[in-house]
Amino acid sequence: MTREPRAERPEAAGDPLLISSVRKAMRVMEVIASQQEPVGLTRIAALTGFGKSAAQRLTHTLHELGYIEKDASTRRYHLSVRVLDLAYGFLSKDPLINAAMLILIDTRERIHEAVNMGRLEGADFIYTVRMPSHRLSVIGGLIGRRQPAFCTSGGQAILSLMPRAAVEAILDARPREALTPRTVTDRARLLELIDQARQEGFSATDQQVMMGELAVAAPIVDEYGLPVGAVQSAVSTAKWSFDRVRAELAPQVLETARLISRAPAASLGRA
Amino acid sequence: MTREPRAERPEAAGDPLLISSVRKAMRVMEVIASQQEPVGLTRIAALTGFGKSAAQRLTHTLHELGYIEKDASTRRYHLSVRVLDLAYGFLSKDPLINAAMLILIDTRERIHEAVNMGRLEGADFIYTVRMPSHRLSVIGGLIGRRQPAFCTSGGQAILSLMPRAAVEAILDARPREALTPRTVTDRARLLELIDQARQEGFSATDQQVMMGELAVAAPIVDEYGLPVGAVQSAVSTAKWSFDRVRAELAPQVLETARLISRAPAASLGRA
DNA sequence: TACAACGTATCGCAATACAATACAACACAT
DNA sequence: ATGTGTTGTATTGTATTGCGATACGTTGTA
Repeated sequence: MTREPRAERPEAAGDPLLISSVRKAMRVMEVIASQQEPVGLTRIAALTGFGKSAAQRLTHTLHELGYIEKDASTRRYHLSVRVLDLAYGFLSKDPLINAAMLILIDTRERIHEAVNMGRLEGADFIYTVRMPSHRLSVIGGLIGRRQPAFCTSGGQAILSLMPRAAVEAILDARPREALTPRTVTDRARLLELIDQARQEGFSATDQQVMMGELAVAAPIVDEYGLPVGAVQSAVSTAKWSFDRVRAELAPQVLETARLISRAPAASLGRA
Repeated sequence: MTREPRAERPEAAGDPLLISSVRKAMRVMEVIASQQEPVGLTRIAALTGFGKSAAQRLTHTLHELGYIEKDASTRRYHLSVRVLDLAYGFLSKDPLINAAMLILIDTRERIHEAVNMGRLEGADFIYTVRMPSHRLSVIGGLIGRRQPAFCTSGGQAILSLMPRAAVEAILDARPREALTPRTVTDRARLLELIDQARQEGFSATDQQVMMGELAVAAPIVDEYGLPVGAVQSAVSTAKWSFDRVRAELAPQVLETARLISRAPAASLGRA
């Protein structure tokens, strides 16, 4: 029986030094992480494009290693707490977080609104520290949450200190989808907003990612003035107007970012 | 030239269905995560026990996939932000966190002290939600932090609702090392404390993991009364006495745990 | 009871991960 | 500069192992 040559390797074969089973295993984890519900074996095989046999051994391996768990009754997989070990390994050594934590806690105590910190990852703004306050978006208020850089105050704040070419690359990285009816997706307008952020030192956004949510963010810079992250605060339209956010909240966020930028804690390290 | 049979496979060969390169890759990640400093290739090879060639390809692969980063000058590896994607994948779907978040925020607003939540993982208590308040332990105040279950209030609270045999297995899982001069490590005494926690509904600890820190925790239970986690609050000896913690903080923590236990959010799911 | 859909177990071969090895780039000592 | 130890990079052959194929259990729906 002719055994077909395993995989026609249509996808350019890629890096021959890349251990393919590791790539596959991580892909399986990512797929499980990205699904809303626990995922069964067949679904994993379909979503990843690996065969059923491969998916089987991969899930078996990850399960055995304790990174994914299997619901006893449904036989579907979900991530286990163990992935938090990796998160802790990252968080506890990140120089930015070390430098920022105390300052963020102080700010939080003072302004009594949500205070967050994050950085750029590809074309996304990703939160690394969160101090939720009110009840806007519950599960949205978690570490590791990604949002498109172009429409978030944090993303715009960081972009405001990046070279034009890099900014354009990030704006064009993906089609810009509106997350709310008010989301600005026009390229020229976004560049204007980013310019404005550079001049003012902060970016304020009005319900760009979620209706009812206003946000301000200011960039954190390293010793060379290059942006390594952003401090952000998000509040409800029920309590705040956009103008008041700009007048009262922005200075607080700016000052917090300034303090973190000057914190001694070893060089902040480039993103 | 005799090529030695790859690996004499001294370690019992283990599960033959386990994809060994995946195991190795995850081991490499764990090693990098557990080190204080970024780690070089040789060090990784030494710490994992894999050969230099294997370590080379593994790090190359993980680097290419974006899970670890290489410091350009020192050539040492550290974890990248990307691990937070996995963390978010876990956190955002954890039913316990979904049920608890709002309640924890409220409690935090009321008591103005650090409020945390966590669960048991093996013989450790691991934090899944943190709302730091004062400046006790900065990088300690992070998600994913592990502490031995036996000496933490959160661990004891959960153990207090577990069957005796399971409790003993956890107490004996590892040698009990004292983390402070006051840490109770005596087995009989610990069983007493856990009994007391069962009777009182909460566990209070006096500088068991860090000098200057008092903590109280109460177990969160599922619909069958089985413990799935714990709410914990930690305060400073500078502001609080142990007795006041028991009298004033414990009821708040207990009530919070009770609210979470009764929260509707789908079955809390067993740990 | 039948049937589909999904998870589990097994096997053999070819694709591939790793030991060995050689070489390059440092970081220090002189 | 010149040597010497150390650490990272590149290459190669082959024994190991990951996976396609396939068959068997098991759960849920008709």
